[in-house]
Amino acid sequence: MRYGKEHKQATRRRIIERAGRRFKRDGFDGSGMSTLMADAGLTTGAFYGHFASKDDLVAAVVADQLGKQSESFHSRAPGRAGLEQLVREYLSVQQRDNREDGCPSAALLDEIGRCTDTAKQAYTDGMLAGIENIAARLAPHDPPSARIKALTVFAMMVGTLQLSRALTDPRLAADILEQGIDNALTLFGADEHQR
Amino acid sequence: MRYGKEHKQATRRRIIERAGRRFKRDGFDGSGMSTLMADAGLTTGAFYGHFASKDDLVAAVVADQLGKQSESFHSRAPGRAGLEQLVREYLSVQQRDNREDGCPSAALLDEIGRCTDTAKQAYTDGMLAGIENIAARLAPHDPPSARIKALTVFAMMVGTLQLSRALTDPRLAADILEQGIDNALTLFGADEHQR
DNA sequence: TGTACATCAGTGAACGCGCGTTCACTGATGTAC
DNA sequence: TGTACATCAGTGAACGCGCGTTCACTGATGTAC
Repeated sequence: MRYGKEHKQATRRRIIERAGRRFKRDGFDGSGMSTLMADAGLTTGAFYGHFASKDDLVAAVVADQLGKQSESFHSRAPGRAGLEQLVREYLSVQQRDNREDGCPSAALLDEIGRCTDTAKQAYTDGMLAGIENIAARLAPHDPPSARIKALTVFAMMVGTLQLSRALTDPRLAADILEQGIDNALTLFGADEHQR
Repeated sequence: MRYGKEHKQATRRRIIERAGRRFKRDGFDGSGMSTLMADAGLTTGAFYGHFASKDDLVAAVVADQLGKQSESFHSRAPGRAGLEQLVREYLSVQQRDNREDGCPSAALLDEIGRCTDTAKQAYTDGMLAGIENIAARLAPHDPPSARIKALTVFAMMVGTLQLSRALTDPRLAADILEQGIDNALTLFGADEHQR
């Protein structure tokens, strides 16, 4: 089978996209190579024509996932209105119950902390690029400190979503999302009062 | 080898304690049975005299870890002084860089969300019991709402610690811990102003 | 008090299985003549 | 324009290895006589 120029690129993209969903569902360690390739409609052996190792795929997936998330943050209504909408959607029951389509950090952050530096670097780069979109909304004239602030509020939302997923009591899990929204808005608001 | 009455109990405890450290370091999926048993100074086969399955161990470890954390929260200076001390220690560089001895939620929360209901139930029970100690400091006369609040601020700290572990830039990772402390104290303080 | 035996925590080899990775091979298509 | 060939994305079986789990066995000690 010989294919056109874009074919291999397209396959690589398909592997990365499907692997993103699989990883967020089953974790890095919980997703085997043959499953990952079957998800992309291929057999196991084809993998090493696209990636050097599973670790290489992990890094590519992390970068891709964060890039997508960054885009979705960027394409929102500008200013605080868009920010509040983002917080409410992020800490919604739908987002929580739909791990595959959801936030890569909420699904994988503690595992990323255990990964090789390659994957951690991909995460760091993707996070820094993505967070600018939030920081710019918060304080257009003071990006450096706003970036740290945005990162920590984001981390707060990540932890809240993870907790809501880990609890078996549905009432409690829902209450936590509500309170998490309040917390995030309080923290973003507190920043506003300071200036 | 026949042993005294307490011997088997002591062995079970040793397995649970060592497994707690191993799990926090390498994850549930990343810790094999033979490694776990070797950590406790035993051979693989002995495991099934103590636990029904690896899943059973995971649930026991989660319960144990949360119980220990709860105790350490409880044994602090009372009131807000103890609370602030707790936040500062929790979001310290030492705690971050010492996963084995640190918070089970920060090390494993997204994986717990992917576990069976047995483990998630153990987590829920342990978390509810443990969080009372924080809630009681916040608002002794209004435990139900204070419990939700305490849970979410705790989740915030969990996410912040995970993020600090996942970033390769040491400066940024440290700044995030600092800002996380501010955020937590702001949120605990915001509660105070409302009443 | 001394001996025979029952107990049972722990051993360590083996089970089938899926892991990440390698590799000789296939075969449809673009290119050269 | 038609044919022969080179390319190379993808196949699928195999590699050694560690996984979670099972099981026949060991042997030190408490108990019965």
